[in-house]
Amino acid sequence: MKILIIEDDSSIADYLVKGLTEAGHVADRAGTGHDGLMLASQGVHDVLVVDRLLPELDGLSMVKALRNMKIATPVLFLTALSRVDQRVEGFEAGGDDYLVKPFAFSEFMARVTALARRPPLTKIEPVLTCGSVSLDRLKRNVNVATHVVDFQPREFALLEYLLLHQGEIVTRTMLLEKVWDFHFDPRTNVVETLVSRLRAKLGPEGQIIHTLRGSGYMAKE
Amino acid sequence: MKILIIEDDSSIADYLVKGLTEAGHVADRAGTGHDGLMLASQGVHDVLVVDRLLPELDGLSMVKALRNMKIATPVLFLTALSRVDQRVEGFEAGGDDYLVKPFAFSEFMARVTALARRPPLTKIEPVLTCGSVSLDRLKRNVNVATHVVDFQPREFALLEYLLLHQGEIVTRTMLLEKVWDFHFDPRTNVVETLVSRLRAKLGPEGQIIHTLRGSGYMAKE
DNA sequence: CGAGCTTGTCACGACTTCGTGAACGGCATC
DNA sequence: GATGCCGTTCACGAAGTCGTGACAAGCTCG
Repeated sequence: MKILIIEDDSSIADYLVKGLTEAGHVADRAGTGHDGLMLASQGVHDVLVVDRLLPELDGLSMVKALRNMKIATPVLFLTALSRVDQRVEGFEAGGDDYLVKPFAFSEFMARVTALARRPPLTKIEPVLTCGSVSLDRLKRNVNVATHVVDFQPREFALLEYLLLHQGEIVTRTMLLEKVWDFHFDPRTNVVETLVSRLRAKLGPEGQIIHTLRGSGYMAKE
Repeated sequence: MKILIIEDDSSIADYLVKGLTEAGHVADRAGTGHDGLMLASQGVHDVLVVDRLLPELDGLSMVKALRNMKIATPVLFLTALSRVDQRVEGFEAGGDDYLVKPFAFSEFMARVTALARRPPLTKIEPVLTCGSVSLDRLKRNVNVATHVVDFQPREFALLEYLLLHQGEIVTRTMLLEKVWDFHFDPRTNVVETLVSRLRAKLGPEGQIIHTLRGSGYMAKE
């Protein structure tokens, strides 16, 4: 899940980014209304978390501008303003939910998940399988044949993405976007290196990752 | 937790009452606005769940009447009316949250819990065990292998939380929130330090606490 | 008011992770 | 079979993460 945090108080932003990252999500951040608008207008995020009081361009105006651009990404307002009429303003500007500071991280997380219209990880199929490799998204571990193998975060994310797209071609560019959050060509062989490490850890089962010359990779039995 | 459901559609009311009861809560119910007002005005409930379209006295008017009586019990509106201006009406009448039908029970539960500002009831399991470590929540002591070890309150809370979530990832953010009640990033390594102390006290059994780089910790044999 | 205990903070060191660049190897085209 | 391209693997090193001991602030209890 990819979340954009638009918040000028860096201690709060840090806290949210850290919490989301630990939970296995990708978090982008912006410190001003303008930056936030630019990033949000790409429309690549699942949820926007917007502080109402921002430098340059306040949160309400930012969301209104976004809605005028026909960007429908769900918005969670995050603010210290708790009066009824202030909440109402939030909804009228096009917000989808409203969370008053101070708040508990778990509540924040629950609301973000609800807004993304994605069932929480606990409700979906948490185990991805391919051949004798099975990856548990909740416990964050991987079973190869009979024994558990340890994976580093990046390796885990890579394998997860490959298994989610079993039987489909996964291009290098897609991997860089989704696993590394790179939006440019690093001009190095990061992907290949990591795939190599992954295959090594998978041992004989490493062959479920097929190379498609000139295109990318594919996970298949 | 005691919840009052004011809903005329008995299939929905049944569904909610059943779910709440199974989760260990007490649910009262009323089928009309008048009955609901009478029950709610006693002020004994933690949360009111109110349908907007009710016979005799509609939900909005009911909540307005309640607020006039200075009853501040949190209200969750539950309705099929989802337009922005309808949501706004809900807040203006004195509602605290608004959930649009159809909804998932888990989301309903999360919102009710949030409104009551109380952690969800966990089954009261007096003794938590993992390997040869067992923690008695009533006597507030811990047995490691054969002998009793003294734990400080914070250490105890940390171990309790880890054992309650055996086999699950416990992120630093979750720990800060549930064990320390911090809702921000302390920017220090409190968690690591306490984990270190905990492991030291557990001696050889300290290895039931596994480190998950980049995510947090997990208790497991 | 002082002793002792608890627990947060800091500093430092060890370890892990992961990107980089280079060397190697195999496949395809001619 | 030669050539060039693409993918694989390895070793290195920088950055980041985690563990631990020492210290200090705050609290409790006498």
